[in-house]
Amino acid sequence: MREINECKNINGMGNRGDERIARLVRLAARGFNRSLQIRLKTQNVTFGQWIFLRILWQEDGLSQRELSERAHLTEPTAHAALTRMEELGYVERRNIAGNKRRQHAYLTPRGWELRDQIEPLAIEANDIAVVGLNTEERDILRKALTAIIQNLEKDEADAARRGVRVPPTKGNPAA
Amino acid sequence: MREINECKNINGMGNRGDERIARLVRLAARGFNRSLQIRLKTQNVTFGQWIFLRILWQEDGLSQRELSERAHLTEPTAHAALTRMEELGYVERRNIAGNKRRQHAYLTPRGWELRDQIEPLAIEANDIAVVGLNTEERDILRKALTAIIQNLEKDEADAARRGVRVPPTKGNPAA
DNA sequence: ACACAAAACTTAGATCACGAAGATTATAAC
DNA sequence: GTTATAATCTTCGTGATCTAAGTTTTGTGT
Repeated sequence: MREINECKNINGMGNRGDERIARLVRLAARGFNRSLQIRLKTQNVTFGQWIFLRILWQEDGLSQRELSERAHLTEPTAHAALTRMEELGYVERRNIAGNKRRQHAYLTPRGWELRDQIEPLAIEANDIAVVGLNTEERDILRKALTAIIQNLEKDEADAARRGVRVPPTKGNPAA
Repeated sequence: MREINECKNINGMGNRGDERIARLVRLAARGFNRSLQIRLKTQNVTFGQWIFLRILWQEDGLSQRELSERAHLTEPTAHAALTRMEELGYVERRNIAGNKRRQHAYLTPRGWELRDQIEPLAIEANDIAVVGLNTEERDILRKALTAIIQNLEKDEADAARRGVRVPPTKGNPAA
């Protein structure tokens, strides 16, 4: 058994304190995802589907674009999830008001049914994660994360203004 | 233009405080990744490659398994990254001590070269992220994230022990 | 009315990550 | 020594996510 040596670099070189935060955030995010995924699997719902189901339970009938905005995800991601959920019979996509462009997603009875089964699971996973943290700590955690998110968004916006953006994944013959 | 509408759900129903932490953590993790990716791209290195390069700069010659453990990633992930990095000429894989099973990865001169170009970029991205947080807040942030990671790891271990299927809130492991 | 811009959805291709299962090789048991 | 077990790497398929680019539809300006 190989023991992951977490302490190794606390005072070591090359590992600035700041860097550890990025790592901790990534690990925590992965933990959240996995913990929830394990639970969702029992209901045959994937993590990506849950994200959109959760939004639709609160606002049924949103368009794909609106859904992607609510979820903070791009349209292709929303598209893939919605297509799959339509196949699974959780949602149905329709046009309304004679608009042939906009596709609104509506939950089916099956989609509504899932709510009672799934929501408790999500709440449970989230409760477990913050065990042992008091109110003040949770507040600071929220505040700190919010600040980080804003700092990084600003950084990305600055970069974009200079013409630098997240590297393309398509047609990148450079590598 | 992606306008992140953060305020929308603050008072909305169905959005427990705890749940927001999971979301904030995910968004922060994504921010870190994107911010770093933008910078790494200038040196033609992907995020996944950086993770392993970073480890090798400190411990050259690790095996694939050791690398995957250091990185907290699985072996297929390490395998893909190493294969690509070998193609790119950043590392070289060799057997040592007559062991034909274990594959040790060694940085090439090119791999070492990247260090000076890339490390400052990572440090910069991380510095930017925590602007505006004082020492105490950073400490609590670290402590809270560490606790969350451990809580979720324990949760996952418990689930695995029970057969990977875990709904304590209800007795319906259907599907 | 017609051309053009903007909006909305789709498709394509890449990266990163994972689990499951296959293939080798090393080590332990007998 | 032969067989069983464990370690290690590899292959395969899936999913989530992204950027870029294509298609169709709607709306606007002249």
